[in-house]
Amino acid sequence: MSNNISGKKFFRQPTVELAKSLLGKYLTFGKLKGIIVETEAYLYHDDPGCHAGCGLTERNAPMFGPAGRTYVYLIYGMYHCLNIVSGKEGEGEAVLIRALEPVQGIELMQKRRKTKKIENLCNGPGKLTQAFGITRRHNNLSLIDGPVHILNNRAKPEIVSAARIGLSAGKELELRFYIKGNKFVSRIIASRFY
DNA sequence: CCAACGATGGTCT
DNA sequence: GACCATCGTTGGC
Repeated sequence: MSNNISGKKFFRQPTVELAKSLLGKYLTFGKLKGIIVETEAYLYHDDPGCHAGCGLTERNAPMFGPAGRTYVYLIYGMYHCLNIVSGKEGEGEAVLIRALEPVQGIELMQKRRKTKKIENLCNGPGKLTQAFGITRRHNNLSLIDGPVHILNNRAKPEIVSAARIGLSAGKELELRFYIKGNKFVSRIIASRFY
């Protein structure tokens, strides 16, 4: 028996729904495991912040493929970002995994991240790929058949939405989602909306 | 606590 | 040649 999310139906939810549904779920890679606590949605239509917005390129090609695969890219020449491809095939959409709460394999994460502090292991998109050892070699792999898995969890977290982080375009859209009060979220920015 | 800044290399124009 | 879906360090409070 496994609580691996089986079938592609889960990943075929609309991207924003998937971004929220992923919160509270487990992400595993080998013996490493964490709870997804922060995500961002990137949409094909009316989203200037999306990599796929300018059409198909060599880099963003996985985003245009079927939902339920990985899209890993290098950012700032040093860090990797892990996304889960979503949306319809032919329309480039994805969910960026921004932060995890470490659950298993913490010693290895500490070694790779060169810190003992649990809150600093996976509280950012570049940090969690470093802690997990995820690189572009893990780009465009199936989340059902491949090494990276999403596991079910009973938790029903309370979700906060906010503006996405680090963008020059599309930062006005509230497409960032995280678990309210969770201390492993990358950072908290006061909403512009009171 | 917080803001500023540099590292660093792939991707795209 | 410009632009990054980032992070760690530094230096100020």
